[in-house]
Amino acid sequence: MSRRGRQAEAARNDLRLLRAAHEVFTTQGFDAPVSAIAKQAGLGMGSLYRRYRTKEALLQRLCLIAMERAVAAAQEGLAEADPWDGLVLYVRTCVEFRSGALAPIAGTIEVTAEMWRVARLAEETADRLVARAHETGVLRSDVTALDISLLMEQFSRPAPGPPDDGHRKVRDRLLAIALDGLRAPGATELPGDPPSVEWYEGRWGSAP
Amino acid sequence: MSRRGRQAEAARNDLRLLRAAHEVFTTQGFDAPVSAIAKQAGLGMGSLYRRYRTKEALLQRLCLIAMERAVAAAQEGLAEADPWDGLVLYVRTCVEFRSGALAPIAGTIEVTAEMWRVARLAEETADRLVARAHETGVLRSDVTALDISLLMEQFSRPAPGPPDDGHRKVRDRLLAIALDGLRAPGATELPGDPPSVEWYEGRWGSAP
DNA sequence: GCTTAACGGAGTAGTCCGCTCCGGAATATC
DNA sequence: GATATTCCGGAGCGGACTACTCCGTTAAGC
Repeated sequence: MSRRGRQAEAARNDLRLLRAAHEVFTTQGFDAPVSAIAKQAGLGMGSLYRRYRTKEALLQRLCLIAMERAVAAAQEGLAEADPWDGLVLYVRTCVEFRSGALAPIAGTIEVTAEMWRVARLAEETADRLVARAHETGVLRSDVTALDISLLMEQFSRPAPGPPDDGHRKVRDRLLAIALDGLRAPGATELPGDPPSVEWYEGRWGSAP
Repeated sequence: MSRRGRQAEAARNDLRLLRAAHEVFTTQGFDAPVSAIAKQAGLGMGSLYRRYRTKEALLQRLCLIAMERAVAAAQEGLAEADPWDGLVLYVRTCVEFRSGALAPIAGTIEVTAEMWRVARLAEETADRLVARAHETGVLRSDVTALDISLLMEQFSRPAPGPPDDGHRKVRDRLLAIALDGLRAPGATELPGDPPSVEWYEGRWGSAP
């Protein structure tokens, strides 16, 4: 796997680039300048554009990785013995790497076939995780898997201003509050109808 | 108060302008183009710039109004007989008009002396509301007034994409979940230390 | 020592935005 | 009804910014 010299550097740079892009896009939004990613990665523009022909291609790759990570998090959650602990692990993990901040690129970029595939897989896995929590009665019954996706998205929303460790701590506190609110039984009934899958996916453009 | 003819139109336009600015800035963020506000208000650029000499002046005015509305909401909450209902009313009202979405203009614009004054008043009033809820034991004890401000801010965060009524409904559901999580006793202890006032206000620049 | 793959980053063309400015329409004054 | 005044709309200006290219430089591989 690991080669030496120039090619090893290239491989390292690939990683640095993805990490930097993730960092910048999730904290500053998608319209962050490409040059900011190159700078954060400690690379020149040339090195960036040799790997990704356009900004859109970079976003697509990043989005795909985020969704794959979400699938992995859901699977880890299922591996957990306790249904509630599994669900919390999933939510915490996803919010931690801000998978939700990338989902709403919706409409900004073209959604590739592979992205749709992984998105479906992620949805399916999360559904299983939520269903298990429902069956054992630890999750309030009026909440759907989609509600939880949207909750994660809300908590992944980038804070304005410069990145700040204080934000992370605050977010963890608020998330803990919200998670308590998810436990059964709900003190109050949730208002309105649950969101529909059509609405949720519609934001990405029409399905293939 | 109401005058006739051209001056009445001017007064109407003032309101339309503020409404439009609120709508656009809270849903699209502060770097939304000024022309978008003029368009939303159905006015020309000239009419906008006659009232507000710069974009910053408009933002300052808007921010001030939002804070005044927050104070009013907190006072309404205090007027409510039941401490819990009062708190919920306050939170719901503030999230509804997205007062939190304007707070983080922090650092973007200069904070006027009057803004500081109203901010202090808002903080004080909210403190009283939260303290009352704590005293009667309806609010979980490990949550602070600042946590609640930040929670409102998190839920005011603009969603990407075009404005959509679906977002509002979803937000109300998620907020209901979070509010349930605020009720005493907390199932889990909140992680980390409570956020400090210094950190919170520091985002606006240094106090006068 | 030569080739060549990979690098950095200044430059380019084009977009977009805050703000100005002026011609025109509606209202007030005589 | 003529004139002066107030307020309107929106095209246009200067400048900032951005995605992307291009080329001189560096150093690994042989």
